[in-house]
Amino acid sequence: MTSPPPKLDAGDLVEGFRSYMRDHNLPLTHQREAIASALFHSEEHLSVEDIEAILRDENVHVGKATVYRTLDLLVRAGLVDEHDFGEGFKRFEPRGARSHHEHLICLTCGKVVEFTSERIERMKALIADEHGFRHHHHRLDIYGVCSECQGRAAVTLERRPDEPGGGGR
Amino acid sequence: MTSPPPKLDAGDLVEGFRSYMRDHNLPLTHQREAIASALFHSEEHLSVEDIEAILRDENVHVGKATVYRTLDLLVRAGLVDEHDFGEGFKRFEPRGARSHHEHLICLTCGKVVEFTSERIERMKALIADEHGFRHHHHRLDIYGVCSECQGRAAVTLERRPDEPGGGGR
DNA sequence: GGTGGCTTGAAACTCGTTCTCAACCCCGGT
DNA sequence: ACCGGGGTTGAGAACGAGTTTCAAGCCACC
Repeated sequence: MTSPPPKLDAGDLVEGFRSYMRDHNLPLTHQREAIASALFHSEEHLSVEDIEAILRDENVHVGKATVYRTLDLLVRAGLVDEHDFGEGFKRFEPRGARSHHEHLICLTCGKVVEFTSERIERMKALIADEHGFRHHHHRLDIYGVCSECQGRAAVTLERRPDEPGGGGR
Repeated sequence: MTSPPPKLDAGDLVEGFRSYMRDHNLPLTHQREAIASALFHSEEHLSVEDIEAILRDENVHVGKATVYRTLDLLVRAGLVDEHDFGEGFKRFEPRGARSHHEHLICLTCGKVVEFTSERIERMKALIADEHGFRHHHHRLDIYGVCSECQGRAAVTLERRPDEPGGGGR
């Protein structure tokens, strides 16, 4: 359903990471390469746990402190975007050559669909302007139920706003 | 700056809360009234810590578990909206009679300006539709620098993507 | 006023994320 | 190739928001 996002060239991203490190006089350790590579070779929005699992599968042991530190580095380098879909933890995705995009999140299965909208890009700049803000970045997340999940179960979309005390656990 | 949001009638909201509790056979305790009242009498986006501070000032002692539980109740009752501005904790605001609105967040001073956009409302429904999603809710947060902060300090907008290892603490 | 059942509070707990610090490794210089 | 210094790493402790536990307490209805 819905066309998959354009394939990123992971190799280029890894190369970009290497030159960034070089340009900033930062040592390129095995751990950093492994983490960056894992992220760049994925099309998903990875959690820290996902990344640790990938590294584990590759028999590369990296402490979680290092994973967090490297992700911070990648975000600050502008090579990776950080997202919070309200799950209680963050997710990361390579920025790549793609332009900024928004997210549609399925409340039932958790699937995330990306989309871009030229009109929204224009509008958010306009709105920031109207309020005297210098626009920096924005986030638009639309939550709903995807077509598959609509067909599957038309019920239990979310906790109901009734009976909070009673059986609501 | 920018016109303040329309004054909510806190009394009506508190009354609405009382009838909600009555209708759902939930006991209306002092703690619940105090928490709801604190929230309804504020125009801000309050954090749990903010609410605890207000209650402390009123010499009403309420355990934090109760604050969380009551906020959960209010959100599920549809009387309060929950927000996450990426600060690492949530904020709450009375929903009142106002329609859904978006947020402009100043990266420098943290000020939050609300706005509504009919066009965005229409567009998000359209986009969800295009992707086969049944739209449930959405969130649009625009981050930037407000006019006051632009005048004050044109520097240090965010951590710079340089020198991550060095003095970046 | 009594009683049952939901609510409360304090503390323990969960879990994502960050900090600490000694050992380690990258890398430029030699 | 070897050295040396400074940034990096990893294990675990620490942190902080939020949740759970459970005995004691309070609300509401009779």
